[in-house]
Amino acid sequence: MGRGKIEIKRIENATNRQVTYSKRRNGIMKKAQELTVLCDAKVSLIMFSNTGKFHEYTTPNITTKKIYDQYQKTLGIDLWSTHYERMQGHLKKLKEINNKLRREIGQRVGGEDLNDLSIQELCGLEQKMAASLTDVRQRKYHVLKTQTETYKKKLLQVRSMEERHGNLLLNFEAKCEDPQFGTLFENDRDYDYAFRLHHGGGFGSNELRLA
Amino acid sequence: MGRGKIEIKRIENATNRQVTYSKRRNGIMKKAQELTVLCDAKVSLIMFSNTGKFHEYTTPNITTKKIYDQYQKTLGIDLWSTHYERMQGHLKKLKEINNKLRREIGQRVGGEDLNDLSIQELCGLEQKMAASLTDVRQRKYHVLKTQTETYKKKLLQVRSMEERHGNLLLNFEAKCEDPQFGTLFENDRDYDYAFRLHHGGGFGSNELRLA
DNA sequence: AACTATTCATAAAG
DNA sequence: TCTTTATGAATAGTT
Repeated sequence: MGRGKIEIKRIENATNRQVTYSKRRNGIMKKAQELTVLCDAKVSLIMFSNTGKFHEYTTPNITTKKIYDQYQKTLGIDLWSTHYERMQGHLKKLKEINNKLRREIGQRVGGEDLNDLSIQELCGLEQKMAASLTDVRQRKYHVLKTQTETYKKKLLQVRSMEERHGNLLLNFEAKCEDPQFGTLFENDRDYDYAFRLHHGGGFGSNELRLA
Repeated sequence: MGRGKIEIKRIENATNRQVTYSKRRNGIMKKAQELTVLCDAKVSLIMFSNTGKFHEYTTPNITTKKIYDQYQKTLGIDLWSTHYERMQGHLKKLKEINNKLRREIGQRVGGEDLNDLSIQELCGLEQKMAASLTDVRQRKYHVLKTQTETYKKKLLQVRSMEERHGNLLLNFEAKCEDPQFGTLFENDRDYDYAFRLHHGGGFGSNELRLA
């Protein structure tokens, strides 16, 4: 179909091949479009030139994905099935586990789920819950004890600190007449702090009161 | 390209349309094959007639999936991504919910998860669990009560049945001399049953003992 | 499915 | 890459 018949074999001249590709590509796309319109057909045409250039034609109002879905359905295969089914399975399992957990919680919270249980099961549950309650109480007391001890230690630390500071302060007051210390307290706040440290009650005692 | 030009629009005559589809389909497939050979190109051509008939051409030594993968790579899209991502999101959510549920259960069961809780939280949890335990106990007592009542009713029914049967039996023994009743008990088991019913202790009392 | 008149596609050249 | 043109290919309508 041109000036002389051509043999259907790879065109070795790269330029020539490229030109022919371009022409025939347009031709085939036109044909695909005509087929779509004339015969009310669905067509997906994907082409890659040997240089990797990409062109496609897809029947309007339809996605390439739809064509491929139909393709897969027709051939009875699913190129993605492995991955997809694995995910589906995973999802299903998670849902099941979820429901079980919910049920278990529901029972332990004392909701509707109790209605399904027999006396035996209820007795078992009651015992387990009582045991768990004991655990929680023990944990509470443990935490309470630990915190109390921590606070006590801190308190002791602070007390000894106060003592040492107090001694320093006494020491300092004794030397107060000495003019070289006259500029030690540069503002009221500093003096106020030193005063409270020496004479006042506990320092930070508010924070140490247990909740 | 035929006897008279044709307008490119849907062929209304079904037979005609089918014939044209067949002819042009072959034409386009030949073109696709020629493109493949002449230009060293990769082609995927999928066609569905309006009656659903399927035909395809794919460049030899290549799978449709490969073409499709390259197609997706070229366009930088993944037609499955939407679906896939939705599933991924769903999965993630389920996992999160799952973990929360596990944690909640873990706390209520008194496991490792308690370590994360503050005293305040422990106190709250303790109260909630105590309340739940009360719920479970109430439920247990409710079930117990219901079952007890049911059994009592059954017991009464059985007792009255026994009584009636006993009366019948007394009545019968009174008439025992009468030869017309001589064949009433055709074997030992029947007599044994009647005897126990009349003279013996409770009937089915074993089943009525509460667990 | 085969035929054939006609249009279309395109190889080669500009 | 676009246009031209000669030629073979494709196919619409017919049998």
